[in-house]
Amino acid sequence: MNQDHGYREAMSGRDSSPAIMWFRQDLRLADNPALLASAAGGRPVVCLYVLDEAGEGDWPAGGASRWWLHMSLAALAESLERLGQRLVLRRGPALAALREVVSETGAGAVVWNRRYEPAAATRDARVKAELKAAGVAAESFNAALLFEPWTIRTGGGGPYKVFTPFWRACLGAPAPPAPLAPPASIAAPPAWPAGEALDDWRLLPRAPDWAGGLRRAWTPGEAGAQARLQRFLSEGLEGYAAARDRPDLPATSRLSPHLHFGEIGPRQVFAAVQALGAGSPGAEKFLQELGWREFCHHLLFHFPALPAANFRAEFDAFPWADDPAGLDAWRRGRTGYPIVDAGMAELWTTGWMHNRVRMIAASFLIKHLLIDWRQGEAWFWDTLVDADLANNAASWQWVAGGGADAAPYFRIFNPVAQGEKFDPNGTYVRRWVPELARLPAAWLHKPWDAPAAVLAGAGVRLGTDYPRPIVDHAKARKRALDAFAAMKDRPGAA
DNA sequence: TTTTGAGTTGTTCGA
DNA sequence: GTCGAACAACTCAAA
Repeated sequence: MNQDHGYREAMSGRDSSPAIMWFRQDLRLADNPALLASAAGGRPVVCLYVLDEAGEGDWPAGGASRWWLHMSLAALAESLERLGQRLVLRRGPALAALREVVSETGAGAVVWNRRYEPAAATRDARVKAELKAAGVAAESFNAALLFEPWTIRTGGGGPYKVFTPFWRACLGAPAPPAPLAPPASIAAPPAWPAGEALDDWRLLPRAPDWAGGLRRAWTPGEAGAQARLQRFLSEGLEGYAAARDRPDLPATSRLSPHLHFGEIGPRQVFAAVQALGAGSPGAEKFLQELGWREFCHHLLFHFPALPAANFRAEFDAFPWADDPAGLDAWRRGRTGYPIVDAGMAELWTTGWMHNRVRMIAASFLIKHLLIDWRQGEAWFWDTLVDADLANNAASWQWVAGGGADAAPYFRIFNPVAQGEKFDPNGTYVRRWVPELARLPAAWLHKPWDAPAAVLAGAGVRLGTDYPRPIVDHAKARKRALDAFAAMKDRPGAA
């Protein structure tokens, strides 16, 4: 732990009043610079989480995220209790809640780790200014990114819009500091401020409880994140470059929700991967995926309209279809294309979808159904446990073809070819579309082409047990290319 | 200022 | 089955 991230300077005063550690998307003890800063010098610490839904702007947490947040807060509270600490819960506008806790505890400082989404960053800037104006020390730190968005700039001084030069610049910049150890101890305050009960926040679904699949698939919390990392390092990293596109194999890290909630930090992942496999193809490829996460945050920070507006304004003229039935079929995994439906079922059941299948499913919504990418973005936001404003917005824009760095519009995934290539034995489809489980692999990705006897033998009645394709691939492809041509014919005609 | 090389992840068609 | 070309220019980033 050769770097201190500046926390000693920040908190070097001899003030013996409590410091408030304001937890947000950094729900961990290790590599948490704000937490170390709050506890420095044995200063008493009040650990606080504020549920500030209005502070998230247009993007309050979706259903799956709320489930994860509950589980993660419970895990963090337990970890803190083992240190003789508590996690105090409040809800409401963050500034008001912080002021109350400052007043109740006599705290002289508030510290937190930075967020970069437009609404949160704007709120945090105001919080910092108001606290300082009230005579309370306020300091923020970086726990969430390897390279903060303003530290990476092109030769011209602007932000990057293309991934490859961005990541090259990152790798040429000063290396991220080594991860910090968790605090050995955190002094308790003389008295605890009152807190709300986590259960009262109703973050968990009830009537119906649809979270059974999430509980089976995930272990939210810092320990769960570490276990996931260790397992990936031992079982996944070496073969990652080759197997990462295979949704039928357990080849990816599945760290995305843990990273989103800050149960593990990118510096910890970066250091562990480098220590194990520096220079190997698997490590390079995996670090590049961390790089994409960095790039998405870079884009959102510099282009705050990213979640709602086309990155390229000419896409404002795109003739999106109004197709509620198609959108509904896509959401429910009833498109008739097995790889798409399998992905949507995996998402609905586990709150997660393999990256390759996300691209296929997103491409299908946008290009086969011509439905506005923002509809897909909203559905993912509600259903993904790793829903992250930067990653979600940038990825949907990328698939839609609206970014400078995006897939060319004529690159339209063929869901049959993609399924056969990346789920060659049909294992993934069989798992998530059990109606088709007994169909031979040769027909699994195109059941409508299977001979009647094969379908009957597999117990599949098309149109009854499993839908026929809601669009014909070749026709849909042509329609999408025509729509793209139409958009280009009337530039700026929004 | 101009030039130049490059840009995550594909598909289809015809030889 | 395999291979190369066409698909479409356009913007970005750096020299």
